[in-house]
Amino acid sequence: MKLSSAGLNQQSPEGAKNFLNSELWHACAGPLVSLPADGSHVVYFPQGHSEQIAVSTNKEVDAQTPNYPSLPPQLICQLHNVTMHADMETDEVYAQMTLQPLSPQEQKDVNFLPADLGAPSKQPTNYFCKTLTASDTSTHGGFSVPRRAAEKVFPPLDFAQQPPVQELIARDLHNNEWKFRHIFRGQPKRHLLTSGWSMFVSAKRLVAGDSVLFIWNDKNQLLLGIRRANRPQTVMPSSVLSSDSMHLGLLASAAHAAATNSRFTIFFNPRASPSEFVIPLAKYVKTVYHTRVSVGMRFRMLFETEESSIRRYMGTITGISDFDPVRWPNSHWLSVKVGWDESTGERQPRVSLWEIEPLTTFPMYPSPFPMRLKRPWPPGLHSFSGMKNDDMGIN
Amino acid sequence: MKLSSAGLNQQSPEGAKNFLNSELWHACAGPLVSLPADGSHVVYFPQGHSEQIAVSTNKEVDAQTPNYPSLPPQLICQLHNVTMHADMETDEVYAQMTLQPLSPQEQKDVNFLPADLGAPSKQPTNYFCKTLTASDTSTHGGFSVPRRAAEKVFPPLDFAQQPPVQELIARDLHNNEWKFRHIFRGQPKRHLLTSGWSMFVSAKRLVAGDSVLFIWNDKNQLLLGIRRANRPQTVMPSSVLSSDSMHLGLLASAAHAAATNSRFTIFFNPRASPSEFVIPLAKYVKTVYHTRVSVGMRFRMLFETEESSIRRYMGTITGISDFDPVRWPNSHWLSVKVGWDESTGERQPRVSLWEIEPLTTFPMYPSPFPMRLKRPWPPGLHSFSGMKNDDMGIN
DNA sequence: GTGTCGGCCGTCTGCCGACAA
DNA sequence: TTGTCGGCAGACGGCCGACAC
Repeated sequence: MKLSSAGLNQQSPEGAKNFLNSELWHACAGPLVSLPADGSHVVYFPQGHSEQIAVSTNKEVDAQTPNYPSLPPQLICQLHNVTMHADMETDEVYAQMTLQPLSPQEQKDVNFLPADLGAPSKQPTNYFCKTLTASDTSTHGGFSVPRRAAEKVFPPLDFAQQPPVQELIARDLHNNEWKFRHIFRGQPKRHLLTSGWSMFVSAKRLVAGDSVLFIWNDKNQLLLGIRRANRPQTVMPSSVLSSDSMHLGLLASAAHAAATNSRFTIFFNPRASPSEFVIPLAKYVKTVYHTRVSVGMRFRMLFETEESSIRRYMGTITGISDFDPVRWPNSHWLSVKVGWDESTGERQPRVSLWEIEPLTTFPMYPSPFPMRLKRPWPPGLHSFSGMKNDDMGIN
Repeated sequence: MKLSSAGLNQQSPEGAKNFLNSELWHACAGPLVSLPADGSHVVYFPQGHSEQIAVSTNKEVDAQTPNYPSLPPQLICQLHNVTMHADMETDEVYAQMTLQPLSPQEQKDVNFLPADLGAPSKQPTNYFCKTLTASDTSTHGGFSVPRRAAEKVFPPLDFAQQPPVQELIARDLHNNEWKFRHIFRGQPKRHLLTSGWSMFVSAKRLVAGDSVLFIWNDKNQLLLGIRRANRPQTVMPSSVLSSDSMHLGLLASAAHAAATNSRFTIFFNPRASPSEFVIPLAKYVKTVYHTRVSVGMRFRMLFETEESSIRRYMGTITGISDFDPVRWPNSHWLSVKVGWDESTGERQPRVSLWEIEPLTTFPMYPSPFPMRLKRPWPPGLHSFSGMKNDDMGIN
């Protein structure tokens, strides 16, 4: 897997000379984001890709957009050349993936490894993430470091000095160096970053509510990333191509690649996209074909908290049906309607099978609401796309 | 023609509530840019659109990109809903156009008006444009206003005061208000903008080499625009959609619209695009079918100077052939190879017929290298796209 | 334990005419 | 005519502990 800081030649690998740190990328992307491995088999969902574009351009897909009848709702692909990037202007992390749809013959021959469920996101251990306060971002002062955080990830201070001071050097996603004066002072004593901090805040255009995260990695390097708060008005529509043409472009790219078994390239923005739309094939097969779900079944699902940790929410399956019966019939994308135990009203009403953990207490076979498989392995693409309704007998 | 400042809902007309000033847009776009009128007939060149995308994404079209055999190299369209916009972040001007390809029947019935050659760009008269110096953009001082410029476009000062001072209020492309202290002082006396200027420079992120322009319009309003210097490293590739998919998207959009006679939307960035790719139909027909050009013929062509005025360059036609014989055979786009009298080596080696003024001294009929017309008016789209070589007998 | 503030000093912003190109 | 500079005064940046939650 290649890592690079997005520059001018972001799309040409030979131009990406400076590599960015994988730990930092994952820390900025969040604990739930994992990228499939280079060379592995994945399932690509044009529908999910389309949703990301809709969010990025702030424009829903136009009702007039033509369908691509030849394009199934999911493509089994081999994944080439996953590269991690960060936007030069905003430091927003994203991944570039090159996908190659498998021919029907290749799909039969694919070596299915049940264990290959995608490496879990390797979140670094020695790191902290703090949401910036008004004081942190004001020009009046520096950055107040939470005590536990400083003790965990910063090199220890020499407490023989009065006051204890040191210079910290941290590198961001673009491998730029930032120097901070780290001092332990005040009454009561506290850790502060003073000189150098305001330069960082203004250069990255941070405001109160944004987060910074520091990582102390195995090579004794200090890494520094940012996560901007969800400012709803941040999305800037591109003036390069109309959103309708972008939607069409992704469909045409995928359809062309599927028809010719050639490669196509996509971008995945983990913090913008509502859901991951490139899923490890093994994970997909396991949940779609080897897990039985039914209406009324209880499940749990992982979410990221505001403090960048993980918490589980519980819910109940209330229905199983096509999310978009017109455009994408017989797709497993967001096919599960759910209700949430803690109904803040903000959690999504639909999920995909591979996002949830069903809480099943009854034995695997038989089951009261089984999702039976006619074939243990689908012979080709089209049976893949047409299987759901056949197997579940519902709509 | 609607005018709006690009915001979140740039692509949805109902969200564009604040209208931007047409004079200011044209002043920022430059003296050579003209937009076809709402409702008029135009010729759209996917190839030119593709070039703009290549420039915007800093990525040439991939050799693997499939052709759209059904998409001719030019589409005759009716133009709906031209709107002028300015990028919220950079103030870069661009236009959004909704195009509807004509059916073959409509092409026969089109009411061809030879006079409808597109309104010439209405450059305002009371305006000035100054390239910023190091002193202008330094935090050390204000903005030095050229004397003639101040006298032409600023309201007259009250010279009874010592020193003469007034407050100027100017509005930018987003209709934001900027206040400046305009003072006439120093030894020798000169016009200066002091208070308020540095705020403007930092907000717009202007650097030495960028230009500002002030307009005093008929309604006694002061307007304020910017033109950034051509910084070659400015182009930021989008992380929304791969450039290959963007190229495919524009082709698919145009092809779908042509097949169904439905509307599609494009963006035109006058200062990024190498050439205009939406040409008034009358202008196209006049130059392609009613103008005879031949190798060796002399011509002149308009260019914009660094001072935002117009100058003419002379050249000689050295050849007539397809610019891209594989992808876009039989297209008039950049079909004329030229040599320039003042060969700085920087002027483009190819132009389109409608960009040049042939200097013809011989009578219209006959001519030594005539471009004969088999038909005075093409009956349909396909004869349009296939006509060039037939008529000229060359390749 | 940490967010915000008043106090205080030093740097930089920003207005002025001098001067030269 | 106008770009850059030295001079100067005031604003703001930025470091400190006090204090409260």
